Amino acid sequence: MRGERKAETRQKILEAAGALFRKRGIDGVGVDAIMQAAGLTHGGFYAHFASKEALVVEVSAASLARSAARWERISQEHDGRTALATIVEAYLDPAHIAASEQGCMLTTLGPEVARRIASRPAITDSIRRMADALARCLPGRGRRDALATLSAMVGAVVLARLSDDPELADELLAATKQAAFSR
Amino acid sequence: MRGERKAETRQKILEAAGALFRKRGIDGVGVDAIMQAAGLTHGGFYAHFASKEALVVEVSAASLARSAARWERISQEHDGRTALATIVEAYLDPAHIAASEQGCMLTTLGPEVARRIASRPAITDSIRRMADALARCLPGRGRRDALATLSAMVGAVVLARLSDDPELADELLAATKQAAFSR
DNA sequence: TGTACATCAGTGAACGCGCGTTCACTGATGTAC
DNA sequence: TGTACATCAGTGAACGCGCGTTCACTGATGTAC
Repeated sequence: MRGERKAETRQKILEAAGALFRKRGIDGVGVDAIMQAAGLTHGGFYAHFASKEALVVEVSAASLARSAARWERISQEHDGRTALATIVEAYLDPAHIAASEQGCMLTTLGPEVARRIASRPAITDSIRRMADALARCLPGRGRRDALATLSAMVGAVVLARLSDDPELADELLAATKQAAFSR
Repeated sequence: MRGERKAETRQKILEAAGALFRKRGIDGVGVDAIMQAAGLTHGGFYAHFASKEALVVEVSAASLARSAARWERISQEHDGRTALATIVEAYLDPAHIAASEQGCMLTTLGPEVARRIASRPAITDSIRRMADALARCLPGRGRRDALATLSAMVGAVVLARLSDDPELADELLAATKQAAFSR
């Protein structure tokens, strides 16, 4: 089938762009590099996307929607404490700091995406879903605690990646982890 | 005096770049635009900085050092509760979300700067100073609470800027404010 | 089943443009006598 | 105090380069008869 092939290629481009954008920033990666990473040549890009900007909108939306879906699944398949631990431990793991190319989009591209109006509606929706999933892990506590916890998680990862001292980075992650569990 | 004039111009360039980088991102602003904002022509840039990259290092360091100095001053001139309220209220104010061009560098350029190794040492130092200032506001509580609070503040602002729903943005700020005060 | 034709995902050369950087210059300011 | 000279911050044209995008093409795949 022609269409199936095309959809697969499109998915490959989305994934290559997702990793490269997160690693080098949106303006740090050209269409050429994305297509090369997807095993194609740059000219074919426009058979799949209207522009680089359109790709950015799709990539940012898809990448964060995937995170939201994972959190939702975890929050539904486990009891509150276990679900919270699973989500928080993974997010605040030093491995998440190091592997920015597969890390949460909020922490790798947040400010960059915030400047692109077209990307924000889908991102806002995923933020809501992530907050709701967290709220489900904190029974008895409210939406407020979920929003505060989400904020802290995002900030801790941003700060840990900025720190060139691994010890400070670990302290930031540990402090935020502890705060999340004591809500 | 020749040197004085030059230092003033240099400062003007640093300030113009600081505002433009925060508003449009580092890769979203050219040397041309920066010099124009400083009231000069682009060629003169290289009498002050070796490269755009060198400017980025200085701007990010200076911008965050200023924030750190302000927090230190506030934490020393007031009692803990008042100092904490002053710092947190200003940081989590919707006005801070809107005025990104004068906002905290951690929230506007954090991920972008994290990718530039040369910028990180100075940033790390300022993060430490900010955490210490916060710790001084939380007497009886430890460094851990300061680090968790700082993380939450940064994350809340990043998320609030991403949200295209002002209500969700306000909720994120309010939730994080409350968490900060209840530590 | 085999042949002729149509489709279209992907190729790769070419484009215009804006970027960071260089450089010969200018003219205001400071110094020497 | 006045004149001649040196300095150098800032100007603006020019550069090479990489970017996003376009387009004529190719060749594998699917369809019609």
